[in-house]
Amino acid sequence: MMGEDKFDTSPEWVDGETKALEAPGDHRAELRLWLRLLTCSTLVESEIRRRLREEFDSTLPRFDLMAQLERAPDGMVLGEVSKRMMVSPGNITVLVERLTESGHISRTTLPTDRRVQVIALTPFGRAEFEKMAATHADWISDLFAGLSPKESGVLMDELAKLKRSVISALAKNT
Amino acid sequence: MMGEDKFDTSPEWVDGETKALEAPGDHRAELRLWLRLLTCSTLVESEIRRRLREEFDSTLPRFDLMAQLERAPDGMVLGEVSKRMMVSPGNITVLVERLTESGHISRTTLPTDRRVQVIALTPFGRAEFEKMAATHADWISDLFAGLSPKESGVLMDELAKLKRSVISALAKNT
DNA sequence: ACAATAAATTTCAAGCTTAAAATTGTTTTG
DNA sequence: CAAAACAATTTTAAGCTTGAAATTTATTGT
Repeated sequence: MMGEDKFDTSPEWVDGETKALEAPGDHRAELRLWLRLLTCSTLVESEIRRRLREEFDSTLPRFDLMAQLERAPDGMVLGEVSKRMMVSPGNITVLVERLTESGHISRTTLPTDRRVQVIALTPFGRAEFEKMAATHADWISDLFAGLSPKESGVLMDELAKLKRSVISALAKNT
Repeated sequence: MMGEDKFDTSPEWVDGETKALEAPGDHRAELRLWLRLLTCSTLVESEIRRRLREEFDSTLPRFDLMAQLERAPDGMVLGEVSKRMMVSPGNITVLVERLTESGHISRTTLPTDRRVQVIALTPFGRAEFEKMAATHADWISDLFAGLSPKESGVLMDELAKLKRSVISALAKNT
């Protein structure tokens, strides 16, 4: 863990005053930041889920899966979908079953390797997805409307740093 | 769907100046921002879930519920817990059942209003939670270690703006 | 060729989550 | 004082999610 750079040689804006008030191992600032991040994403996510259900009788996982397939005209292997969506393989199996039943996607066993399943949007699924995607984009735009382009840019950059930080921490712990 | 209004005869509300570089309805920047936010929170969240399970044989919802109770020495009403955690009331019922079984929390029916259930941490639950909380704080600190205090501050502020934006958008749509 | 190994996917058991309906208890009002 | 309205919670049905075990298929070393 960090924050114990007692011999910190970092820039002057880290003044003794700020540090003086913090005990070693005081992680309150990070915790607040994490809670705020989680609150924001929960607020947006649950609203999107609600609207997908009400207006399209669909769900976020279904939408996300179709979004992955939209940019893969030749389809995608299940394992790849699982990785990109950051969910477990078993999860994909269930989603694919339902989306196949409802006619939104097709699934094919690869002839050269019968372990491999390739899924792709059907024309119907693509049409449905495009309708949803356009509306979805409006929703997001709406929810984020209070941020100026400049503020969006700053947030984008800071989140990029956070993402790098998290990924690097994950990589370290084996 | 979007982009098909080739024969749109609607008024030219689009101000040529601001929108000069963007097609009407171009929400790509907001979408990217939302995806990045979601990625960050998913990365952190799933790592925290994993560690809670592996190191404490617990779950994030249980931890969150206990965290709410920690600051309420006299206990809290179920409805209040539900609101603070931003989850459905039915969800709380299940969590409370299990945490009561395992001895982490106690539940009492309010004598003055027998509809109301008050839950509180037991001494055992408090001790367990304190162990988890300390470790949890280290995990978060670790994952966020790549951000300087200044960057954390900026991110904190931008997320505050986003939170206001989302809440205000939710309030508008009734 | 063939046993061991590895890879892709599915199955399983358990728990989380939600919205809507039902239940139980309280308050307000005619 | 009832009846209606309201409030807190639980139940229900359906779907999501996971990790681990199992299954199916391919590859590799001998």
